[in-house]
Amino acid sequence: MENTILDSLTDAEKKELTRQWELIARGTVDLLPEVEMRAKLARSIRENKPLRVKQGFDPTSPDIHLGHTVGMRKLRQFQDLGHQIILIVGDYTAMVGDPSGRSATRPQLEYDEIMKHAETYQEQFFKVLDKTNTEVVFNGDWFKKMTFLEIMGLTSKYTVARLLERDDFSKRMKDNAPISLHELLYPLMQAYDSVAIRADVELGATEQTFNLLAGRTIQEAYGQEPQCVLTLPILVGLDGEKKMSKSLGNYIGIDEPPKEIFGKAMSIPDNLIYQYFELATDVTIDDLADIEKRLKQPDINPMGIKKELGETLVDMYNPKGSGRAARKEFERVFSKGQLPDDMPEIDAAGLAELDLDPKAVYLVHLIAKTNMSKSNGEARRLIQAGSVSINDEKVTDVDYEFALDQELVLKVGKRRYLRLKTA
RNA sequence: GGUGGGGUUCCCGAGUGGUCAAAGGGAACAGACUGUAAAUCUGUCGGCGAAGCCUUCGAAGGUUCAAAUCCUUCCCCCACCA
Repeated sequence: MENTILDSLTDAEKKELTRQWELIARGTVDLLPEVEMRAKLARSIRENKPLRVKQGFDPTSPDIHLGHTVGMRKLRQFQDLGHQIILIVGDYTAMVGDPSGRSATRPQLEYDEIMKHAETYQEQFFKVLDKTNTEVVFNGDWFKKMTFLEIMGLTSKYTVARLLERDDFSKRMKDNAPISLHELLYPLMQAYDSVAIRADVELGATEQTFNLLAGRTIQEAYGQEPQCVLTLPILVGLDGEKKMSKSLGNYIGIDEPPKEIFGKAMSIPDNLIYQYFELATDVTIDDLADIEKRLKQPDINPMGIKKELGETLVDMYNPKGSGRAARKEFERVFSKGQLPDDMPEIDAAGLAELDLDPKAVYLVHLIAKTNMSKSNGEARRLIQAGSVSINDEKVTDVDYEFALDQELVLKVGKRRYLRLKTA
C-alpha cells in the first residue's frame, strides 16, 4: 500500500517529497521505519495534510538548555515544511521521572514546582519555535481524568518482559538497584501521549528509542496507525562526558545572559566544538564541512573556532550583535586580564546590612557573605590557595582585614568579581 | 510472609568501641602551566574568626568515661525461598 502512494505521485510531488526528506533526515540518527515515514510524507503531500509531529518535554528543571534545542530545532524544520507541531508538556510524566539512561530513581518533584517550570518552558519554547502553529498540551489533561480501569487497560497492552529488555532497567537489575513500579509505567505514559494527540511522528534523543517505539505498539493497540520515530543525537554537556542536563550542572541555558553562554561555550573540551556546531546551531552543511576541515589543521588554534561557536550561540537567543559584544568582553577580561564591564557592587551601607564593619572589613566574612564562597571555611581556603586578590594584589593572609576608604575591586578565583564603593 | 545480606560524607567505597570529621578513588573547587580546552603536577574538599567546640555514618532511643562501631525499636534496599 505504501508503494501505491509513492508511485502515484506526480513529478512535482516527488520532488517535494525528496526536498522534505532531505531536510528531515539531516542530522537524525534513526528514522524508523523508513518506508512508513516515506509513505506518511507522501500522503501528507498528496492530500495536503500536515503531519502531526510530537515531542514531549518534562518540566523537571526551570530552564530549556541546548540539549533540549536539538529536538526543538528539528521540530522547527518540520514546522517550516508546513507540518503541525505538538509539544507535550509532561506535567504528569515529570512526576514519575523518566528512567531513561538513569541508574537510580529520580527524586519526585512537587506538582507546584513542575507547573512553575512549565511556565518558563512555554516562554522559552518560542525562542526556537514559531508560536503561531504550535500546539502546546499538558499530558495531565488526559492522565488526570483516567480511571483505574482505563489505566489497567493501558497496562494490559504491554508486557513486563519487554519493559525489562531496556538496558537501563536490566543494568539496574544486575546492580541490585531498585526499580519502582511507577518507573516501569513511564514508557506507557509517553506512549499514551501519542495516542491522545494522534501523533504521526515522534522525536526524541537516541536514549528515548525505547519509549518512542512503545508509542507505536500502544497506538496500534488503540487502533491507530503507529507513529514513525525519529531519533537525534544526545548533546554532551560541558564536562564532555555526560549528557547535558540541568541536574548535572553541565548545561548552557538558552535564557542565560550572553556572557554566560559565551563563557560556558569557551569552557567545553575542544573535541566537542564540531558536535556543538552540528547539533546546537543552524550553520549550513557547507559551513559545517569547513569547520571540520579547519579543526583538523594542525597549525590552527581551536580557540578561534570555539569563539565563533560562542558568538553563534549567543546570537541565536539574543538580539543581533550580542555575540560580538560577548566575545569582546570575554577577550578583555580573560585574554587581557582587564576588569569586566559590569560586576556586582556593594557600598558601605550594603556592608553594614551584611553585618560587616566598613571600617574593619574581615575579608573571610566579606567573601562568604557576598556568596563568593559557600562558607567562611571555603573563603579561607581560597585565600590560602592564592586565588583572592584586591585591586590585582594577591592576598594570602587569612586574617586580612581592611578599612573601606577607597574604591576597591575584589577578585575571587578566575571569574568572581566584586566592586566595593565607599558611598 | 520466611531466611540471609545491606544502608557511611556530593558519588563509589573502607572502617566493627577510643589514635575517626572517618582510608582510598571519582567528582568538584583552587593554584602552576595554558587558550576559562585537554593532559599533567600541587593543594583543598562538614561548620564555627585560633585553641577548642559543634554537627555528621538510614531514624529514634539506650549501654558506656567514650559509639559509625554494642543493644532495642522503627524505616528503607537487595538476594534467595514462598
